[in-house]
Amino acid sequence: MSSEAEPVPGSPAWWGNRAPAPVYRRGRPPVDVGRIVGTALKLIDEVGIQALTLRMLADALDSGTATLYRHFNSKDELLALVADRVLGEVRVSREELHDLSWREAVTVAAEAFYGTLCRHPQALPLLAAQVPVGPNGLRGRERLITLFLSHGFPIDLAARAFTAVGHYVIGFAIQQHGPGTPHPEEHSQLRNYYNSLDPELYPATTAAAYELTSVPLHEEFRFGLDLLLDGLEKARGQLPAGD
Amino acid sequence: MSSEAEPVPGSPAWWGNRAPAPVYRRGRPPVDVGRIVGTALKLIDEVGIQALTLRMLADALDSGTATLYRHFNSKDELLALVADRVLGEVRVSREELHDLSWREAVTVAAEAFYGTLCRHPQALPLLAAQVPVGPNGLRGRERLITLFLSHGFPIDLAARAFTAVGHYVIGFAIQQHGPGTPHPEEHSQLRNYYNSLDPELYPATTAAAYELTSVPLHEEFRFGLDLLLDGLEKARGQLPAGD
DNA sequence: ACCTGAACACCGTTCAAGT
DNA sequence: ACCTGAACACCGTTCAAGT
Repeated sequence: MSSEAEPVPGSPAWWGNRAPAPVYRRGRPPVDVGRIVGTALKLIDEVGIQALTLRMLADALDSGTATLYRHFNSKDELLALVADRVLGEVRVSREELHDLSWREAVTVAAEAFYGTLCRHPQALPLLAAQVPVGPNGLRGRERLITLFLSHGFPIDLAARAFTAVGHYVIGFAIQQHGPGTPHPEEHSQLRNYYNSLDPELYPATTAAAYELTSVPLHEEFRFGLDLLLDGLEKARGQLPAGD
Repeated sequence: MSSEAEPVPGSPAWWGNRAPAPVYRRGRPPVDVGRIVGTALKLIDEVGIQALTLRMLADALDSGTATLYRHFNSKDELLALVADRVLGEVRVSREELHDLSWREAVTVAAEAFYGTLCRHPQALPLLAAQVPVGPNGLRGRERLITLFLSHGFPIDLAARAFTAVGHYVIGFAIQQHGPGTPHPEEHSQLRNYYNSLDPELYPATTAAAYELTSVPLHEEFRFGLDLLLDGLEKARGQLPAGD
């Protein structure tokens, strides 16, 4: 919490030398980057990212749109800050992972990441749009790569394993909770749709209609993750030397 | 090609009883759904999905925005049609897969899918936003599930394998070619960024900076895909009976 | 009967004017 | 010196008016 970690140069995180402390908004709470980003995320959670408007955000902050532009240079830059804020909610303590095998630890980390993404389904497109280079994104990448390295993975395998797992988690989450899936009743609707198809034309889809739509989300996530980890285990086992 | 496969009831594909054939646009080519969707995809490829405007699209068709609305009900509906158009470009002939093992066949199908996505990087967010229920999406799902079933996968494993592979491909593609990655020089920029970090704070990230940014995209894709297939092979091997 | 110019409400962004 | 009302150009969408 507190001060958004450290200011990192480069992409959207050069906001160390942004607008100084607000001065006179007597009675009203101050407008700073932290409050803007937090309010933006809250609004995105409520109304969706498509519906988020700078005017709406300014109203929620009891301010005006012009004032917002003193703290970022464009709406896209704000959204990058929101994305990093979401990544900051992934909390995995170092102790929690310490006694686990690499496979258990990666599972815990991936589940924590997935859980956070599921708590902000409306913000998911932000995380898929770019490589996260904000402070919280850096922190997560550092820790997961460290995890692989500390369990004897060579550096190239560790890097690719990180990429594969990260892409799997985001890719899975965005397709389960993407912008086109507002209501949880979607699953039964989709199943009805599959079942309404002509079995002559779509025998496999209609036969698998139940399985395609009824499996609990979390279980399907774990299934694919375990497939990845099985493969990683095999790749690691084929190395000349293990630990 | 030709006539967009068959009209499927439900989601965005109830455009069988849309506007009838265009009548008098003497000299100018007619405006129909196929040409609208094709032109929209071409424009998205050129200028990006964020920049696509209905006015721009109307201009390219030598028409007006109001005319477009005779063929779809909203911009979102048009974009769903564009997404299905992209899926229609995934061409895998049945003969091509016939002599292969299930693992080789799934690899060919996944590569074809991935290749198509890479040819339309600007359209990727469309495919991640929703479960594809258009005719081309249905066709692809049907064929891949059929593939698993025909190689002895039980129906629940086939459905989950389809979901895992599909999510992996889209998830990987969107993060490699998403809206935030217009130029191919991004990789060296990202590497410079990783290298500019404090090695005391980010030892693993800086150590893996090269591996995180230099591996050819296609190779990384294959790496993760092989992990998934390794896992599938194991899950299939643990069944009571194989073929 | 089909097409479309022109308007409507609203968006992200900017800047001159306020305090 | 910092904030912001009001405007600017533009967006998706609609409908009365054209042919």
